[in-house]
Amino acid sequence: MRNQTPDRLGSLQLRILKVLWKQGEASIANISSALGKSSGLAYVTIATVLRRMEARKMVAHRVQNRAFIYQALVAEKEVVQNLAGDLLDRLFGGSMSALFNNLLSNREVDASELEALERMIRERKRKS
Amino acid sequence: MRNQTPDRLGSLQLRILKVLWKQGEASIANISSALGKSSGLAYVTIATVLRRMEARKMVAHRVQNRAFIYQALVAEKEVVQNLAGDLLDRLFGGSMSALFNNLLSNREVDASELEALERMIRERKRKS
DNA sequence: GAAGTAATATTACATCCGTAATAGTAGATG
DNA sequence: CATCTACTATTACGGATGTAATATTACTTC
Repeated sequence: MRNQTPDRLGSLQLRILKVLWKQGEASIANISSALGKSSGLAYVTIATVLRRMEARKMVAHRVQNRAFIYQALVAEKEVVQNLAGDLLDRLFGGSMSALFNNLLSNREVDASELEALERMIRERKRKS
Repeated sequence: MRNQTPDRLGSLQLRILKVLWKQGEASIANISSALGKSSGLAYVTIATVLRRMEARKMVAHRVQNRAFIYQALVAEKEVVQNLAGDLLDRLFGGSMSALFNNLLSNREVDASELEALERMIRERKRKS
């Protein structure tokens, strides 16, 4: 896995990456069905996006029986961390409490989520 | 303020909106200096982006001494909520604890932030 | 009123993205 | 071998974005 994250990431690109992260490797057909027929995306659309992503070194492929099997070259954690951190900084000046305050004011969160959050915070406080 | 949020928002557009949200109203020159000369953006660049934003009803302007004074037509809270919620959904399946976990694993957070978070969570739990 | 100055308006351009139609190519099958 | 079939490659296209050069236009100031 490369240790680098792409600066920009389209929505479809992200959806594709998520499939690759989950499955490790996937053919275009695999990805297509993982995205669901409901996505309405043509097979060639996915192929096009994958080719572009490969040009940017976000994915790579090997050939198996004439078909391309793709794999992600960027680590999920890195990418996600970057996207989330970027938003945190650009929108909330890096303040997690501001981010959470905003999210809380808007959505309902179930109890177990709140518990999990609490645990994490306690854990974090303990460690510092 | 319109009660609608733009679906897409470029990074410069967001930076401009932040200035407008903070200042209420601002001329192009105002925005330009608020963004800092270090931004290296030409005056006309900002003007162009503002004109496009106006076409999308994200901002509006009035004229004062030949100069345009802009104001945001979209509410900060709405926009920010949408961007944050969108990312939460697309990246973490809507799970705040997952988002939080990711962010915590990556950045250092100071104690007061943790306190604030804890308070928010307690408050929320109390209300449900 | 000619020229400078400060604004906006028009036009331009490279990229990226989603989306795909169409073209090419190599195995499978009759 | 001719054709069908399953893939990949090439080309296309509209819209967004950042970025700005250039063109207009109108007010100021000799």
